[in-house]
Amino acid sequence: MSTAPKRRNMGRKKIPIEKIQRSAHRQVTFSKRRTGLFKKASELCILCGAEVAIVVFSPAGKVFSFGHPYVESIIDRFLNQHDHMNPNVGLINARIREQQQEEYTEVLNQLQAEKKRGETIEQYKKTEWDTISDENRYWLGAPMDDLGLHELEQMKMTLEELRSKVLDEMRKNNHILAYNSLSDQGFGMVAPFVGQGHHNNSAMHWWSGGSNA
Amino acid sequence: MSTAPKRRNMGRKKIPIEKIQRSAHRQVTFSKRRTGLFKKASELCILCGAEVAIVVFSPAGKVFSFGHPYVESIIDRFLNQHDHMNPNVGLINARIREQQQEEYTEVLNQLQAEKKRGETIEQYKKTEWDTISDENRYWLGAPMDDLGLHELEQMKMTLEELRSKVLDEMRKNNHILAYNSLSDQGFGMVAPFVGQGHHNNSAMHWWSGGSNA
DNA sequence: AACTATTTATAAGA
DNA sequence: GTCTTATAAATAGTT
Repeated sequence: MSTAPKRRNMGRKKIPIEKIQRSAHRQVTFSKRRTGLFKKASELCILCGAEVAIVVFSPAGKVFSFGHPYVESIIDRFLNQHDHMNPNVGLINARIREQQQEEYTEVLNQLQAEKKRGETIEQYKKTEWDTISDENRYWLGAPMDDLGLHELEQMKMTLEELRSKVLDEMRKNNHILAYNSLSDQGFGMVAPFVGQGHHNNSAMHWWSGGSNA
Repeated sequence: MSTAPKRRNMGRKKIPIEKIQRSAHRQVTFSKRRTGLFKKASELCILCGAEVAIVVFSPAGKVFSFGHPYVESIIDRFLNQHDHMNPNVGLINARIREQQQEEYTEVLNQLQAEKKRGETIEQYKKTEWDTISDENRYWLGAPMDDLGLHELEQMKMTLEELRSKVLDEMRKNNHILAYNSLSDQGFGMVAPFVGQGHHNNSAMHWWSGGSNA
């Protein structure tokens, strides 16, 4: 509290926006600026009621994330919107379906080859039903041309729907992520866990992340 | 270029970090700070070689995103890591599988009920095969207990794999997103398209987004 | 969108 | 990682 100002360092200097060469220096800057970025994000959320998700990978592959209210919910929303809006979604889906169809056909063929024992026609339905049911398995038929495609689309939708539902429930029960609150508003900042259980000071919770720093 | 400095306003004032009430004011702040946030992110990428993805939803539901090198690739990586690291992944997957199994069974049952014509046992395979093949459809059999689960897992993996592959190719060909370059390093900033084709000033490209501003 | 007084972030150092 | 300080950069209020 003395009155004498001590000017011990030269303070901040302007730095060019280009890759920092000295590794140690780069590391320090990464930490500082990552913190600053997350702080800015949280302020944006509070001031403007926005929802923000940030995912950062360090050059070494460590993950850091920020999310309000949740990284996952925002990513989910983002991806779904893109699916709807993306003009190439038709092409993409077509290609996915195409390859899924192949996979599906292959599975069916494998089963067919492996088991070599299931064919029928309508006329034998009633005649032989009883003997079949005793085998504890059902034989089903469907037109190959449509079955795979249709079911796979069904499944894709189901997958997406379920993903949302499960995420919702996870959020409710707070089972998945441990969040630290920032300014009483529940922001999630997640940093990677590296190697041994080396917890930081306070407000960070960890996922297992990449290799080294 | 005159030398006279003109002090016309009172400059910046400190504001409390809490929701801005005046809607117009909030809107302006949102724009300014979102820009600032993205700039900080791009600097972090350049200075430290980090990969950063940001997704922002305005209160009205408009999406804005920043990504270096690509939002999608980073999100993909993030989600995959989480799938691997999440201690509850077993539970989640179990629940997904469970419900998928239900769905799958239901589809099969519907098909069975709807068509009512496919049953067989091994003994009829050779006897009746020819008549079947003429119907232009194949009848396949499998143990119900295992089929759905196994195939669905297969399919889930396939879906995820395909998603990666398609994304990779999209990236290569630059087909999906239009990116604006920032500091010659190819950062992607994407902002929503609202209503009519109202392009902003310059470096922004648009997805169709939410409802109003 | 531009301006500028001021606050805030942060580079360098301890 | 924390703290300090001088300074660069972001930005609130205004035009």
